Amino acid sequence: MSSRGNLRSAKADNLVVPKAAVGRLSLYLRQLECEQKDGTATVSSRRLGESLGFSDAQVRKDLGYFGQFGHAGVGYRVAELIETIRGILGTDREWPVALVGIGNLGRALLGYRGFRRQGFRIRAVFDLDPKKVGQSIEGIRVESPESIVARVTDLDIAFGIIAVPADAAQHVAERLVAGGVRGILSFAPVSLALPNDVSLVQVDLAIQLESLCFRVRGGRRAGES
Amino acid sequence: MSSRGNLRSAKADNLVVPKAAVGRLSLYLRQLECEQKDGTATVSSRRLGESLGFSDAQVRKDLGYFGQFGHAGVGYRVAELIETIRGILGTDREWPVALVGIGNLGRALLGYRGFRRQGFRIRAVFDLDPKKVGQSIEGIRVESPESIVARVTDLDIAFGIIAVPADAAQHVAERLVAGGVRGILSFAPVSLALPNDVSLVQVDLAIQLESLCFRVRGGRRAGES
DNA sequence: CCGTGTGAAATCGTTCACAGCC
DNA sequence: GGCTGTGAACGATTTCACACGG
Repeated sequence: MSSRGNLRSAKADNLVVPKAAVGRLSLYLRQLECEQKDGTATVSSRRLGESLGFSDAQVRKDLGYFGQFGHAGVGYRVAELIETIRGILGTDREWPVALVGIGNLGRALLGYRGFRRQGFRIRAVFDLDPKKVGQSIEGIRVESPESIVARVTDLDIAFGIIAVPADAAQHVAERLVAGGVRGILSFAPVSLALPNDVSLVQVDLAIQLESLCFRVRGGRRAGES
Repeated sequence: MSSRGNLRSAKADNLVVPKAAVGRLSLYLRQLECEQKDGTATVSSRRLGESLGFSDAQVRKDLGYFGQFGHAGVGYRVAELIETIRGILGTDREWPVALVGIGNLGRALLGYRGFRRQGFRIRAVFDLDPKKVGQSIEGIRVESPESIVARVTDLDIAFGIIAVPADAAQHVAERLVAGGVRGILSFAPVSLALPNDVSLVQVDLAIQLESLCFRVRGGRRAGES
């Protein structure tokens, strides 16, 4: 079925896109949106990369994984490339999201502008604490974990965000999966076992600080400080 | 040879430790702490890797970057390896941390248990909003950004966490650097320019969801949806 | 035996360099 | 002239496979 014409697209059809390249795509998008606000019509790979700390080759190669979007001698048209990247990432539409756990972190995520800006809407919120169930936060009623499966199914929710303590995370994850989510973003510091047709992104805040700590100390070996 | 900790191998002296290996070290530590709670005395590389989704070879290689901590035929002694990894990461002591931005996210970070558990203590909090300055949150007085440099210097703070809007982040980062921080953990969705003796870790929550979105859609090509 | 530590091989990702187009 | 798209070189990381130790 593979799309139009030439042999080149063989590469694009293969799913051999470095994982890191996808992350950079998001960064390009961010930067492009910024350029657009400044009224810039076109950018070169060099300029796009420079403002983010990447080489021009990196930018071209990354975009090259998905197709040919540039204009030789000109660069990339900002508006066009924004649309294209949104199409690639899938953020050219709205995605309903479920949030489980409405502690400090959950609340922060619920109010986080960045999600909404990229089309992610938190449509359902759950919490394990019966005292919180029934409350309304940011205009959304907190529901009991019992209803996860039904609600996620009903609302056709594709993504779940887990912001509960470590020991509840696996259980919550399973309910989300039973409800049909296709991906989970977890902030719980445990590794989750999921069916492999469900994607998982783990963000562990403490680990970020730990790497920083290691790097700052110059990668010292064990033993003493 | 391996019995007591701290010997460096020729390899450990080279600073050629894959960045990703350091992140995994934190994960090993997490898992080990968990095993310890369960009363396990020793683990094999295979078991340690299995529970985290890595191969046994990966585990051994990662640890091998820092020295020889295992016991042939036995595996790794849990308590011993925990201490060793803490020493490597530098989390065997307490680190004072500064937090800038006490919106929803900042508040969540301030209350986050995971930081404290690894020895990171938020000792100073700043916010750009004059209305918030002077308030006390979680027992810490919110200070004005003007005092960042002085306070960070005084308290000998090594790490700064940035949880302010994108347009303020660069400015805040510069003050933190002027105060002498050695590393910055930023949640602002902009790329920061820092002197290269200051380490930076960026966490962009929206980007995590975007990658998830991409992966879930099977890495579709651009063009149509 | 089981399990570590580690060179060597394989794989993956980035950078180079240049042909081709505007 | 400036700039993209892309094989090919390079460098980094992971996996393999096996010698050696308890």
